This record gives sequence, structure tokens and C-alpha cells, in this order.
Amino acid sequence: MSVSFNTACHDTAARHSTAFPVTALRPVNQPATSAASLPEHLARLRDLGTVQRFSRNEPIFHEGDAARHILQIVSGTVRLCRHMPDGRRHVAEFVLAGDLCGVFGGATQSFTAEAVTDVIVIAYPRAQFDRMSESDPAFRAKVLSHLSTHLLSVQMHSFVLGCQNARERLASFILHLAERTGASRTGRVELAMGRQDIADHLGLTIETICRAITALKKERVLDVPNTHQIVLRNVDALSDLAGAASLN
Amino acid sequence: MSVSFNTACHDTAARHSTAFPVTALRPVNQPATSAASLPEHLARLRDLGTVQRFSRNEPIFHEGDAARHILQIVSGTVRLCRHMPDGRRHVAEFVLAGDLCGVFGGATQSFTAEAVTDVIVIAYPRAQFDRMSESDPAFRAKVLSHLSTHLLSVQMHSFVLGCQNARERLASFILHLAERTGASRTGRVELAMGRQDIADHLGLTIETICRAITALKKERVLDVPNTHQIVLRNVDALSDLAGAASLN
DNA sequence: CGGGTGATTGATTGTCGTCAAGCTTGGTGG
DNA sequence: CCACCAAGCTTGACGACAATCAATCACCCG
Repeated sequence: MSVSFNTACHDTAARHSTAFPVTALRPVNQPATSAASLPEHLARLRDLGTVQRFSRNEPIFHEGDAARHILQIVSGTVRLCRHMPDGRRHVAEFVLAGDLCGVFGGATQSFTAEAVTDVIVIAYPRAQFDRMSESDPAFRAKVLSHLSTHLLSVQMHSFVLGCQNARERLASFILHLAERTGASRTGRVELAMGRQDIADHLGLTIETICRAITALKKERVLDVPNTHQIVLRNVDALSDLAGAASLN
Repeated sequence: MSVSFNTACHDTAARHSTAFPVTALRPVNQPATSAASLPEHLARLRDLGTVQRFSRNEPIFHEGDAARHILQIVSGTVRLCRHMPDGRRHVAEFVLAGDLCGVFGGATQSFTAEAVTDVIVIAYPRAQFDRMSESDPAFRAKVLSHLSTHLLSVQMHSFVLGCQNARERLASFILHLAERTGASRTGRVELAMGRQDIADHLGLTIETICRAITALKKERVLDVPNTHQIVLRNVDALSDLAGAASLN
């Protein structure tokens, strides 16, 4: 079964390359824990990384492209998606600052990556990554752990799509985003992506997303100061809605 | 590029297991490949495997249990699911004869495993598995490849749930099952699971599953000789329905 | 043959999708 | 500084698809 791979294979990895002090680029939102995380381990490859910039809505790589690099998002937000022939679009995942993308998967990309906002990434050669993974058991363990976390998160999203209605999906999404951006405490969530992106991620339409947001606003669960921000006013109510898809 | 949904691999591991006349235990439906698969590598652990039997609807392990073993399904079908407090159920995956389960994930199970039919499994101690993974690069590569295939298959399921309507979901499911069981040629698909299982896997109700099957039967896309068998009469039509979730 | 389980079909409701206006916001240029 | 414009967001009216509720049917198995 072919997963409808594009034949476009131009290598975007070399584009927008700049001579940039990579060492100065520390991803935001990346908690500096003492236990080194996978992205921190990657720092060892720092000198091999190439900085690239992409502007809003620009493609970063296409489904089917050779997967020669592992990308670390320095700033901005990326969406991993599939475009269907009939116009439907599936947004599998949003990749945030500090996250990696392309760690797993085979020799070719299974998704198209597009810049949701202006984006800066560091591209590490996959060959180097594999070599390091081969020679360093601790690094390997990190990769595996990263992987199993990622797998779990994809499975969780399947659950959301399979079992939840519109408001529940939205609640799960907002809480998940709040967790990832560390906005749980401040209660203020940045929505880098537009309504259509959210809709395509949650398997709903843009209108349904709007109505669900409006409803939660009216119930004083959320505040929506502007299109790209959401303030959590009643996290308990939100968690109830999200149910098992919530971390609490 | 062709990507198989099938996380299954054919098995030779059972043949000399100590606890059971394992020569009889060759998983059915597994296409023969020459390249050694992950389950074949597992054969090296065969003396450490324990044969276990479960009857229909019996739990095999529960969500949250310590994940001390990796299970290889010798015969029968298993469902990995979550039971929600409000009664909703999410069937994440069906595990078929020859498949492994519990290879990834952390120290605890993320799903409950239940026997769909009577089931025979071999349980390998995870510690042994990890040791082998640590010492043998080839084995490790197999694990990673297995993993990335599995990840892709979960992501494909997310797509099905997020983008497809009832008949499309059913078509994707049937084709996927046909691929995995090698029934693509004969055109006859065994449905080990009941309608409710399928419904909970596809995020639909049992009535909707029934109606979708009936509709495809009336359109001469399928034949349904009995509840647990489906004959593919028009694979092209089915593939069209499944769209990008189909192998062709 | 009767009972039970699971599957199927029908009638009706409800949620979400579709279509069609408006509305906000941010950017641009006069 | 304001008018204008475009893109994206919001709201409303309506319809379609799937959920729900309720029988009825088919098939095992004792």
C-alpha cells in the first residue's frame, strides 16, 4: 500500500543555510533538567548542525522526500500533515520549539512539514545521529524513551479522534498544548496555529472549532483575549471534558 | 514506496519452546519473507519463553500493569484497548497471530489486552529482550524498524479516524486486515473480532458498522457469507473508498 | 426446542458539516 | 492618521450523517 508519497524529492535541507552561531541558539521552552534529554544530547552534534529559516506557511520538507536530516525546532511552530488528492488535509502533529522531528520513520518522510509561523531549525545529518546512537548506549536509551513517549502521544490522539466529541477534543487539545508549552501555571496558552490547522488536527471543521471555543468562552471555562491566545479560567472543567486524554 | 501496515512478522520462535509442543504452534497467515524479522530474532530467546493460553474475552494484562514480558501471539487475536469510566471503550489495535505486543512503551502497560478469540501466546522476559537489544546491533536495528513501522501504522489510524466517514473507515479496516492476514489474494478475510470491537476501533457504533457492511454488500463490493467472514468482490472500489489509507 | 448472545433493521434525534453572510484584525498606501 | 483591503475568524440557517432507542432476526449451544 502506498501512502501516496509525493515524488518531489528536492532536498530542502540545504536551503536558507546561513553561517550562524549555532551555539547561541538554545531552544525556548526546553526545560533545563539535570537529566539530559534527547535534545540536550544532540547538543554534542551542534557543530554538525545547519541552521535554517522558513517563513510562515513555507514547506520544510515533503512527504516522500529522502529523510537525510533530523530537525530540531529552535523557534516557531511546525505542522506535520498529509494533503489528500480530494483536498482533505490531516494535521498529524504540531512540533513546537525545542521538539525534534524526523527521529523515527524510515528513509523517507511520512509527512509534509510546513512552517505554521516563521521558524528556525537546526538540521543534523541523520548519519551522524545514527552513528552516535550506535556508539553511545545512554544516547540510545534516550532515543528509545523519546520514541515510546511519542508513540504514546500518537495513540492518545487516536483515542481523542475515536472517542471524543467536538468540545472534548478541543479541551484535550488546549490542555495538551498548555502542558507542552509550560503554560499550565500561567494559564495563558499561545495558539501559534490558526483555526483551520486546529480543525484539521482534531478531525473537525473550522466552524465547529469556532463554535466550541465560543461555547467554552460563554461558560467561563476559557477567555479569548485574541485569536492567538487562550486563558484557562477553569482548568477543572477543561480536564473533565478532556477526560482520560488529560494528564491529571 | 510501499509501506506495510503490518507489524506482524512470521514466527519460528515457537518451535522449540520448552513448555509446549510448539512444533504445532506456527502462526497462521504469515507471508514468508527471506529477511529475518524481529520475531525470528526472538527465536534465540525461545528457551526463555513461557507458553500461555487465554480464552475468549479473557484479559491478558491490564493498563498500568508492570510490563515484564513481551508477548508473541502464536494463535488467535488480541485487542489492545482502554476502558473509560463513562463506559466508552477505545480499541487501539488488534494483534494477530505472529505479531508482537509490548515491545515498546515504558515500564507499565498503556493498554489493556484482551483475548478476542481463544489465544496462545509466548511470553519472553523483557529483561532478556533488553539485554539482547543492548548486545546485538542487528537485533536493535530490527527493533527500531519494527517500531517505526508500528508508529506509521498508528499514525495511519489517526488519519482514518480524523478524515474518513463510516464507509471509508470500514473499507480501510477491511483492506488493512486483508493485508495483514495475507488474504489479499484469496479475497477472503477472517473477522475474528465482533462488530462491537470493530466499532470501537473505528470510532463508530455497532449499528453504523452493520449498515456500512450491508451497504457494501448491496453494492456488490463485499460478500458476507457469515458474520466472521468477508469476501472481497471489488477490491478497486474498496481501495477507492479507503483512499490514502489503502496500499494501492 | 428454548434461551441467550450478537447482528441487523427501522424510526427518530442530535451533532457536526455545509453554505452563506458578516465581522475583526492587521497591513498598506494615500 | 485614516481609508481601504484581504485574510481569517465568527455566526446563522439548514441539511446530512451517524448516534440513539427499540424491535426483530439469526445463530449457537445446551
